[in-house]
Amino acid sequence: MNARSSSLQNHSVLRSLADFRFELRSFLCFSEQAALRAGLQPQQHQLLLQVAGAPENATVTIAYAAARLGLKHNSAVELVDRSEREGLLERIADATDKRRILLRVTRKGDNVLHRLTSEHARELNVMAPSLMAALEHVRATAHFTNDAEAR
Amino acid sequence: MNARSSSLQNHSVLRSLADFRFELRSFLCFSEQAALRAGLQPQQHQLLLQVAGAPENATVTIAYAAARLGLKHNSAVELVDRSEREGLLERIADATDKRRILLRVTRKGDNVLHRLTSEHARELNVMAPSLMAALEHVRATAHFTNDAEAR
DNA sequence: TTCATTTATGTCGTGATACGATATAACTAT
DNA sequence: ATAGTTATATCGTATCACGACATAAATGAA
Repeated sequence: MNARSSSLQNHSVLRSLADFRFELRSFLCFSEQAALRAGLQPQQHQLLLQVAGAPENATVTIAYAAARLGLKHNSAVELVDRSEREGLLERIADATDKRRILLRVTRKGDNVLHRLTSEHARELNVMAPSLMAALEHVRATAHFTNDAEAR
Repeated sequence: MNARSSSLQNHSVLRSLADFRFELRSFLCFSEQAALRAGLQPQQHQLLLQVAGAPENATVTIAYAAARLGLKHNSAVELVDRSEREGLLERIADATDKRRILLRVTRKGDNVLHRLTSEHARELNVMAPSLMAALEHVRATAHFTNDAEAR
């Protein structure tokens, strides 16, 4: 591969990655605005979603929330503090392991979350095609580049 | 639809949405860590990506960057300030419209960006399947819910 | 048992950064 | 000419994620 075609190819990877990130950011913007309109901080929405949307068998602790949100433990503690103060969530002592704190979404939190959830489902039905197309396009443009570099 | 099946369906939407957001967050975490390892703030990486990855015909101004990053204009100004101070980017006066500032990635910025870009392309080849699957699953679970609500 | 280690949560000070409000300069159109 | 609009810039504020540290409970090894 000569320098010219390599440079052209690099730019097409940059472009497809930029477009993908733009699509992603658009979705996240929508989500943040929807949360704020519903009276939640975007991160509070994410916390409620991960707590209420956890699998039946999961132990929903602070550490679980931190892992699902990609946060350090202490950041999760603070997020739970703020959410509990607003009555969206409650801490429940775990009888089997007194170090742990189990999290449960309150009725109030559940109500807000359900409204946000259907709003998100609707919006994703609209945005998913362009999001997936952008992601596919990254893979299409990046594929050969990766192959070449692997040699 | 009775209350029981509706509640079950609600939970499956919650779960698929939670999983999708977790996959998304995982990718974003990877991206942030990669940027930091490369010596950039995550947002600086995004700025470089949008500037360098813009279509040939685009006028890459502060406003353009703000729109692509989902930021207010002033936040973009500050992000450009920080990036310019570190020599990643430069402001170029636009001769045809003296209000505008055109943005250009420096060689230094380009070098960092290219390393990050191939790292991202590789990682996306790994993560894309689960990301797309999670998104598909949201659409699958949310589809009927939306139909029902539309009536 | 006893005591070191690990795990889970909590506290506090700090730093980064996105924003609203406001300002200034340049372009546009009537 | 000038009113209105557009593009960038400045500044004070608030949020929030983090590192460092602290506490309490569980675990494991001697």
